[in-house]
Amino acid sequence: MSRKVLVVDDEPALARALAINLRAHGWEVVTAADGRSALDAAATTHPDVVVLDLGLPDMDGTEVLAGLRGWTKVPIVVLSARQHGEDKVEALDLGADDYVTKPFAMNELMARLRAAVRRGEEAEPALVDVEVGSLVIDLARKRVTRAGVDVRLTPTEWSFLELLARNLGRLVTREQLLREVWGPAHVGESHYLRVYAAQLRRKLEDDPAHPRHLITSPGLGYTLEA
Amino acid sequence: MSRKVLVVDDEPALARALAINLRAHGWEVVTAADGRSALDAAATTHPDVVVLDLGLPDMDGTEVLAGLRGWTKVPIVVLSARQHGEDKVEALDLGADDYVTKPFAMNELMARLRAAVRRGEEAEPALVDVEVGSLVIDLARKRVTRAGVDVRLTPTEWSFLELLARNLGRLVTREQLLREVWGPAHVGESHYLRVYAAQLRRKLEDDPAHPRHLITSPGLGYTLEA
DNA sequence: AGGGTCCTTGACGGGTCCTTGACGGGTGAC
DNA sequence: GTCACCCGTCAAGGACCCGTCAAGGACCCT
Repeated sequence: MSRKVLVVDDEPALARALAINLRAHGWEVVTAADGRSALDAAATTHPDVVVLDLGLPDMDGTEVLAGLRGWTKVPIVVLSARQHGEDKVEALDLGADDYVTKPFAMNELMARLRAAVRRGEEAEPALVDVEVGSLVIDLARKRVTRAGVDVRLTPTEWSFLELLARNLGRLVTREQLLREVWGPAHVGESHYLRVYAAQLRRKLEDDPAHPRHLITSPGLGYTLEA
Repeated sequence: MSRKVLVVDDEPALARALAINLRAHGWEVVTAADGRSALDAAATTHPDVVVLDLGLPDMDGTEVLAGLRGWTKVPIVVLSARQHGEDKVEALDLGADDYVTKPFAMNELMARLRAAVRRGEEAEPALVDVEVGSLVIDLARKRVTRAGVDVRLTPTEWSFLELLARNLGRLVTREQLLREVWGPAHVGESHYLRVYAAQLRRKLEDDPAHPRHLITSPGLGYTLEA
């Protein structure tokens, strides 16, 4: 579930109020107080949506807008005190997804953010296929093919493999596996991991006794290697 | 390239004013004065964007919104006299792309339409007919034919099938099915799924005992396969 | 009120999957 | 060399899930 929002506003009071409300609604919040740090933050944190106040100290808000649109299609909701005028038109034509005038109702802003994120997800479906050797892991369809033929996985096997695939090349600790696949109550019962790692190797590896993709890190966890 | 806009408004004066202004800006305009003709017009003319007034004579504007969102992702800009209240939130959560309160500046509406169309272009084309083997699922008219003949579906059966059709080839989880067809309160009662999957197979599959389209993923959910 | 449709709920057989235990091999510590 | 620990393997029982049939009852239309 992706829901990180970048709030760009130079008024500390408003920025803080926004952050508190957003966090209360389950958002992860990153804030920036000027244009330069906004562009930096967007580049480094990859938010799912941006709330951008046009009145910034260091550069015109429209410049920030143009700067963002230069490289990303992340939804941008513009916030402005200017009720009338060409600002709205200009902002929307520059690529803003929505325009809210201050003062605004918090629940309206929330709804507009949800709408913006929803559109953003439709436009660019996240990570879909993970390829590992002759394996293709289709995260959207929850299916695996090996050299083109379907491999039948049980729900637990899939859950296990999915977590590894989403962390391709990175070590996934035993604790993380147990927590996400079996639930927090089963952390410590690492026998599960051995059984299911073996089952997956039997289904996915050319030589299950000498795995090349599903690698064990003794005492630590497992890694899916490309 | 002339863009087509569907204007849904029951006030002739406003509708005419909108049409004139839009045509002056190079739009091709189709108008509808009530909800039913709006849905028909959307299905037959495939507009690039819809301007929808919430105050309609025959049905609630939100119903029209939901009716459109059932089968198309065409951008919808909602027009309303109601300045405040939950209407905005409701409309946006139902899938509206933007919300403009009357009175509004014509150039602002133009800008919002441009923005909406621009986003709509990035999204995938609207899904109207889904073809699966000898089945044709008409999402706009909520009908199914099998080898050309109509298949009678109950409302719940349709709702079940529609969700699968909109995610053709993708696994729809049990939770998602239960939430969207029976409501969030019934998540967990997967017995429903078995009953309705069997009913649909009896109506849609050549050999209900060996389904080729409505596929079960044990423990996960169902997929509609082409 | 009556008939019909549709949703809900129960029971049951068959099959799959999860859990659990036991065992052997490899490795490092002492 | 022995011990402890962790990993991988195999097998079996029981729990869970799926598909199916059918009946009760709510709801709607006439």
